[in-house]
Amino acid sequence: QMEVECLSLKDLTSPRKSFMENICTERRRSTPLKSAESIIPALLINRNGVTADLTHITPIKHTALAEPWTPTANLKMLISAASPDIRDREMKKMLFRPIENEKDKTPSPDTVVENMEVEDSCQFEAVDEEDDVEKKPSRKQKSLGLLCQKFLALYPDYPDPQSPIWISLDEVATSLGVERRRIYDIVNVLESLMIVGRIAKNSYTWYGRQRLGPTLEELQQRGWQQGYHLQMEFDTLYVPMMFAAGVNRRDKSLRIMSQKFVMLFLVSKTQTVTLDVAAKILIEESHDSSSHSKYKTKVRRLYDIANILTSLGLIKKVREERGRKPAFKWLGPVKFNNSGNAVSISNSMAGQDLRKSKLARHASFNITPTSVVVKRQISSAPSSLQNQPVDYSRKPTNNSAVCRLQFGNRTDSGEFYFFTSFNHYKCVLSSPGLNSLGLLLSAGQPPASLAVPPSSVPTLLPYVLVPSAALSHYPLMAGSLQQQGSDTPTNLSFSVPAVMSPVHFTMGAAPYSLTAASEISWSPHFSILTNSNMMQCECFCESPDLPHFLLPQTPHTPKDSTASASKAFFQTPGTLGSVVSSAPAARKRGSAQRRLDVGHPPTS
DNA sequence: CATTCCCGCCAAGTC
DNA sequence: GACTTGGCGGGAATG
Repeated sequence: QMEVECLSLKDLTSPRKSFMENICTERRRSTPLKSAESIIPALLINRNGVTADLTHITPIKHTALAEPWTPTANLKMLISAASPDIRDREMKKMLFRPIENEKDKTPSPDTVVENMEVEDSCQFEAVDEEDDVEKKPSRKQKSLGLLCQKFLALYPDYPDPQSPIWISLDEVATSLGVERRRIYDIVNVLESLMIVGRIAKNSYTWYGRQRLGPTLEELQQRGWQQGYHLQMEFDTLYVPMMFAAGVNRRDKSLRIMSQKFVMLFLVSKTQTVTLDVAAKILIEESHDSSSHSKYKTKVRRLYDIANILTSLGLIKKVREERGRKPAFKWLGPVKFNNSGNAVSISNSMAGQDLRKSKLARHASFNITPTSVVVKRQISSAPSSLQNQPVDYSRKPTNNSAVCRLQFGNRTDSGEFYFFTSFNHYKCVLSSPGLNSLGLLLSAGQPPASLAVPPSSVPTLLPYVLVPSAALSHYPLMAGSLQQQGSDTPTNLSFSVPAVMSPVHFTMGAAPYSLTAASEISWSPHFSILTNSNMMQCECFCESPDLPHFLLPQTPHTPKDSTASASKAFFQTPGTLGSVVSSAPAARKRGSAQRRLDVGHPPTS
């Protein structure tokens, strides 16, 4: 029967008609599959075969091997079982709107019955719209967002982590009746949020919303690292992002864009982002300095992403009062607990009961030589550079251990060695002449050993080394080193994650020893030292447990840059959950664990 | 006309 | 070298 259908399908297939249409049409004609079993798609059946064949061979392109089941019926069934909200509303409206191409509107009695049974979705159509007999799919019905909803409807929001769901892009494409190209778009943004994960060519794993919270938190932190919040607040302030600048060329992918877009929301004070701003920021980042056509393209892509995010219920479109610019508002969670789970994912806006959290949140330090100004506030508005007594009395009350540091003065380039007793942290250096520096601390495991002699840096000891040589790889940074005269801290930002402990990226799996971490809270004592003249900063925190958070090192001379360049230990995050080394050779793509080697500790 | 954004060409990337 | 991915922008649909 399958073959018969396929054959007749061929006949029917006019180039313009979508697979879905054909199927719908055809289904009505041919003998329908009556039993529920028959309707259940193979998709459902081979779900659990994750381990089975990763070498799955992609079916040849559009071989006429269309699946016998009805996509719509399939969808409908799944949807009813799958996640709730938006779906019902939007879905019913148009999702299952079969497209009629049939001229013979004289249904035989049993055809009617079939329609009722199998494709009663047809009914929506008939009811909703009055007189559309001869209509083509209409643009809206083919939107990425809608398509994404269909996609989502195929799988559970919170699948059992124990039994991963394997996805074949082919099957999805076929099942949804669209060309592959479209699936790529969707999958890319889904991947950027870890709703799916790439396994191999054509195969993905479905995580659903299981990891969404942790992922969003990660993105939020990265957003801060990148200073996105600053950029958004003062859109006049030109804040080029070093970090993203052309390190790896795949930075333009929809996946990355999507992440950045999301970061903007998560970091935005108002949680609203206009496409205009987003596009500009994103353009700024791609160091391939191109012009206006880039903007147009960027916006197009943002629309694509926005549509998908909308269908995920993460954002909604709003009109910005000023100037009527298209804008989107974040609907998802913005507060997370420190293990990365959204604080009440389902209704994020609600509880902000984070008071108990002992971890710091987003403090902002301003550091002038040998003095520290601590400001505890969420929105780290650039604070005055004057000294204030460090206020140790108040414990930071928020949950993500983030702090931003800014040197008050310009400094020269130099080397920074950071040692922490945590087992990992991230570090952000910002500003041109290294005159400012930001740290993002993630609570890790309790200190193993402290006061390590420079020469014998344990490999496992988390640290970051930022040799000036490495910095010069970054055009912007290098450039800014020249302008010695300028007073204005330009706030270039550039981030260097420390050794990310693998656990850190095993999202969800309760990696850090949270207990310990929250006990110590984040209260390290650290100091920062550059090699050259200037600046030496200190910051103390109250934790008695962590006497040395950071040890200044004997610096190299900034001059002999080339020598140290090669052994520069340097990492930048690529896509989420990955660490991409700047060494091109180390790049790798598509592995399940996108993780690259950790740099070697420098030998003194 | 402006805003959205689908479509599908075709060039990179992979295997 | 075939096949998979996905950048990209024309131009159609929609507002």
